[in-house]
Amino acid sequence: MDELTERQKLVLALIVRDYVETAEPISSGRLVDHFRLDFSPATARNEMAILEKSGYLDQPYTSAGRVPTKKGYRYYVGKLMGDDQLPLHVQEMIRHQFYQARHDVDNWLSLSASVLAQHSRGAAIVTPLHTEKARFKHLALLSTRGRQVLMVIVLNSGEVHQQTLVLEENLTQSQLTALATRINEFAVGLEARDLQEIEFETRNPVLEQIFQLVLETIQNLEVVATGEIFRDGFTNMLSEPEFSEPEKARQTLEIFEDRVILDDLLSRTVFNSEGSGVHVIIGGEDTWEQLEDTSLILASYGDRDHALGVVGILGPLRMSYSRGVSTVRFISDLMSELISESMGS
Amino acid sequence: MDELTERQKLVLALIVRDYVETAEPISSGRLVDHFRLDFSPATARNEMAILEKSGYLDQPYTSAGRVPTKKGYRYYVGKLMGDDQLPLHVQEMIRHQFYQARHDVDNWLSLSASVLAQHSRGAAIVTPLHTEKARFKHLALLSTRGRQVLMVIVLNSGEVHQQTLVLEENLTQSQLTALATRINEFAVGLEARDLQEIEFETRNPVLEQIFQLVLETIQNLEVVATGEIFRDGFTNMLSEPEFSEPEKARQTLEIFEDRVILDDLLSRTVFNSEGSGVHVIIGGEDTWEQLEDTSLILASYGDRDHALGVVGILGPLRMSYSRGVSTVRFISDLMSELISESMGS
DNA sequence: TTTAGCAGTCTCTTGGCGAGAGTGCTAAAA
DNA sequence: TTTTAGCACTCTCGCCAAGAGACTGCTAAA
Repeated sequence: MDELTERQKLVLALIVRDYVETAEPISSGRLVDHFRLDFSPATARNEMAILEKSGYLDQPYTSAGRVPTKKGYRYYVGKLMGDDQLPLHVQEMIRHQFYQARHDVDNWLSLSASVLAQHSRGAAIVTPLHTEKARFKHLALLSTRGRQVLMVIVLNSGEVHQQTLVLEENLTQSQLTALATRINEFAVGLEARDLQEIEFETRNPVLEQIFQLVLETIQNLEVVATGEIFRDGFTNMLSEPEFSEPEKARQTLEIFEDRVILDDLLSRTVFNSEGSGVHVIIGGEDTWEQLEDTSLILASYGDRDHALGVVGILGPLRMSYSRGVSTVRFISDLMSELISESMGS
Repeated sequence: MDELTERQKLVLALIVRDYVETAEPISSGRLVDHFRLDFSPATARNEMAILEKSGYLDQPYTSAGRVPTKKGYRYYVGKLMGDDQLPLHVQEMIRHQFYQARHDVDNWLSLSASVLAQHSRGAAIVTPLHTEKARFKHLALLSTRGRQVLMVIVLNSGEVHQQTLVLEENLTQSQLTALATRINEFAVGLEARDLQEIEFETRNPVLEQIFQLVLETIQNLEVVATGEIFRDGFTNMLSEPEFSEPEKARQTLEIFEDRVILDDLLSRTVFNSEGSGVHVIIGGEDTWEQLEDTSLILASYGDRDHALGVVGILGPLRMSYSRGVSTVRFISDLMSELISESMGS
């Protein structure tokens, strides 16, 4: 029953596109004029009236132009928007930036955030790699200063976790190396579950202390996402007219700053769904109230079998979905490619 | 000639305090009334007129109340504001939070940002530790996946730098350990300058590749500040009335987001001055145009001889300087204490 | 030196009015 | 049956004027 005629689809699509650009309600006159349509404003008005009745459009007040509703945006993103690619020369430019940069995952992440923000003109979010099942691969203990020791744990996903700890007594580097070797010998390839069950008896209290820490760390890695989330380009959002009311701006920035909300959001959408596509969340989709006025475009990156992360952007409802989707898709593909490349074959 | 009478100082101080709270121009009537002063509004008016002539106060328009100027704030911060401590129970609470948390510098940094933001009600900035003179202490090479190797460099300041690199050929962990040991043997305790001069000849190309990278990394560490800057609480600033004009808000956020500006600002003020006090920069102090409408409170932390970082907050001119200064001072002292403690003695 | 009294100045809010933009409806044209 | 022209109607927005309110600066008395 909600089937739209071809012309209705056209009208909806054009209104979305025009509104995204101008941020002003689109009138029937402007529509035919600007897009040189071969029907009259009156016809456009009729179609717009129908689209409004079906819930795709809305009127800010009795006699203003039309504005897309969330339903309108969703329809546009789902059925009307072509899946454009980023222009080739832009793709080349971005690739170039990544290959120029230091070959280092953390560095790529921060670059991703910056590139996403710049090209999508929204606020960018990039989370670090995160493994669901962590298998221990290697442990290193490095003396830094005094009784302070750097513990580096490598998981077989390639994920690395480091932490500084302070020991009870002062040990030399070679003693530390010996300790690490002992743990490495039996723990390699095991998951947290397996490690937990090992009856680890020794007369050396330091060894036990370290082993406990390794165990805790790996367990934590499975539950909590660690590492900083990379963010960039919130300035872009603030220059959009929808954030001229400071209250709206504050509310949106809150989402952007609050790690808890973000973690929940990312894990519930991207990680829980199969398929590696791009997810578009418009106005919170009636699930997240705080996102009433914002849209998100998210995609996961990484090697599905090993570690995953999320890249995405955040913008007003009135954002350029086509540009957003193509940018996010490109960056997520590029990151996956870079990572699997750097993992070797 | 700019000597103020005691009563003038009192009036100025009260106006600053009241304005900070209400964000509205303070009238003579309100002043006497609210603070139960033992002189009349007329007297207050006379004093205010003098303070205005000397440049400490300003009138938004001919017959409104008075507002402090930058000069007024500076005088207040320099001579009128007592150097309060954070209330003892708050100090305890914060200490508790830090001791509860994982004992890890990165973790403390992010906690500092969050605590600063929360207690100062401004936007917090925390930079990681940074050494001026880097001496090599220890190198570790850990195989992660395939030809991908994690290189961890420890400097004798305790600073740690890690980077992933991809080797030409596939090496086992024990081969990597052997390589690391060779480099460690002769490089320990040397600065970048010394390392550079070593004639390093070997038939092993991988060894040379790694040595080059170590060298480059240490050199970079001396010039560019590395590591993410921790930020928190920009939301606090957005709720201040001075940022109701979105243009102002955007401009300020730009400072907060732009690493280049921030780096310049921090290095030029904090690192270049002797003494470990708290620095208050009001309205850019005629040096930074972009900071026209914002104030910064900064302090360095760390062990002066080894590595330094900066903690600070950013707020509108009309910020609570006393609360800001006491919070920043407390956090910077706490961080210094924690770090030197964890370094052992 | 301080204070009461008062005239003067400027902002801010309110309401009214006209211009302009865009719609929905009706009736004619295709 | 579909499309279009014409037109009355509605609603916003900008502008202006008037009135209330808030403070001040000044003058003269305490």
